Amino acid sequence: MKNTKKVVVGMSGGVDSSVAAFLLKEQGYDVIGVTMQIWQDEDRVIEEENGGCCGLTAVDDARRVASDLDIPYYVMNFKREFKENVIDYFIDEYLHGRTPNPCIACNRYVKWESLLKRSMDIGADYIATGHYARIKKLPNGRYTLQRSATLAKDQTYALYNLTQEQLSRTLMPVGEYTKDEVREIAEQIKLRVANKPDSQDICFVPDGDYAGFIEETLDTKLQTGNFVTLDGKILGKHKGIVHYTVGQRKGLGLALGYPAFVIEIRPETNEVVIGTNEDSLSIYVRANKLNFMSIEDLTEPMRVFAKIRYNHKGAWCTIEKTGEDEVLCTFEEQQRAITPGQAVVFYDGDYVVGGGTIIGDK
RNA sequence: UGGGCUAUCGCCAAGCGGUAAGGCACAGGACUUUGACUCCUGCAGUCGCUGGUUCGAAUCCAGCUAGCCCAG
Repeated sequence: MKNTKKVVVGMSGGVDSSVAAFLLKEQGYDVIGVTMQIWQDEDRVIEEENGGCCGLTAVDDARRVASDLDIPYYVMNFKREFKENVIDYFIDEYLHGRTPNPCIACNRYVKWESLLKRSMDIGADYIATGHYARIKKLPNGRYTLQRSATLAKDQTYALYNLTQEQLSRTLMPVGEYTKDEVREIAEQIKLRVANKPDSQDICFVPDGDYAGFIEETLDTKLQTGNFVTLDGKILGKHKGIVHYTVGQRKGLGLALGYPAFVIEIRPETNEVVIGTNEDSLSIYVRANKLNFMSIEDLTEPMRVFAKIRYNHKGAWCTIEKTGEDEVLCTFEEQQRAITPGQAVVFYDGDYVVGGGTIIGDK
């Protein structure tokens, strides 16, 4: 009954991936622990209390967990891949007035594309992570993601971009459990990371000041511009478009008497359009860079449940192709802050149909 | 330099003799494997200045100062 398949587990040093490694070992896999070095500067030791997907204490914690679980452990350097696919993309998107989701890019290009390839190179059959999602093979032969047992922790949104090939070679053992159960398992097997807090914020911008990070990286001053109303009235000066995202309220410094939100960012004119919450509503979402999972392609309009941001509760809409690589989602109720650069992910029940990158609201 | 009006938190703004509403902005926290949103908490010992009336004034009176408007 022993399963001799070899699996590389991406270990961040956090609770989830540690438990994932444990569960796979229990299931009889030949488990290898790997931590991806993605942006950390080893020359600099920074105090960092958060764990999660890419925390700074990753290596130390992961190594100890691997040792406790008695599995081989390696650190792999993915800094170049991370810089090219995540950091450069992140900065470029902001400079173009869009709002990137670095986790999605990191997942597809670094955690999967690169890690999977190197894992294959060392003879692994699968890679595994501690994500809260389940991988299923459907009757139609396609692989897709199923929302995790705990909807509150579900991470399928950030994984919608995985390819069939990647899904077919991936295991996500914690997807069947709730966060509480995972912590319980961690405590039972006496993992020292059992109580590490969940990760949060952008991993490569620990202080949360992503605009400052962009400025520092580019080594240039960000160009200021005007805050304008929808009908062109100038309201004041902004600090540079990368400081803003559609739907943002805080940090504008505009005392208009009513809450003011960013409605649109215009990189061509360096303007940030300001309006009311009402102004940010729309039932349309256009997206491109599509990736489908449960279906091969969208051939006719389909009613799906869709999320337009990680923490969106989701809403019903009908999606239809409007081009080779473009889809129009028409929501049944207005959604706020349709944000170019963010992902829209479609669900059919618990299963991921596919998703794409938002380009606008029509 | 004739007349009129207004001066309350960074902005807007209640208050009309009884011991400083509210909104916006801002700050901190919660939430969160992205950016946001949202939620919670905080935010005028003082009402342009100086006197006066009153048991008691941001509220009434006088003078001063500043700004706005109409005349010149």
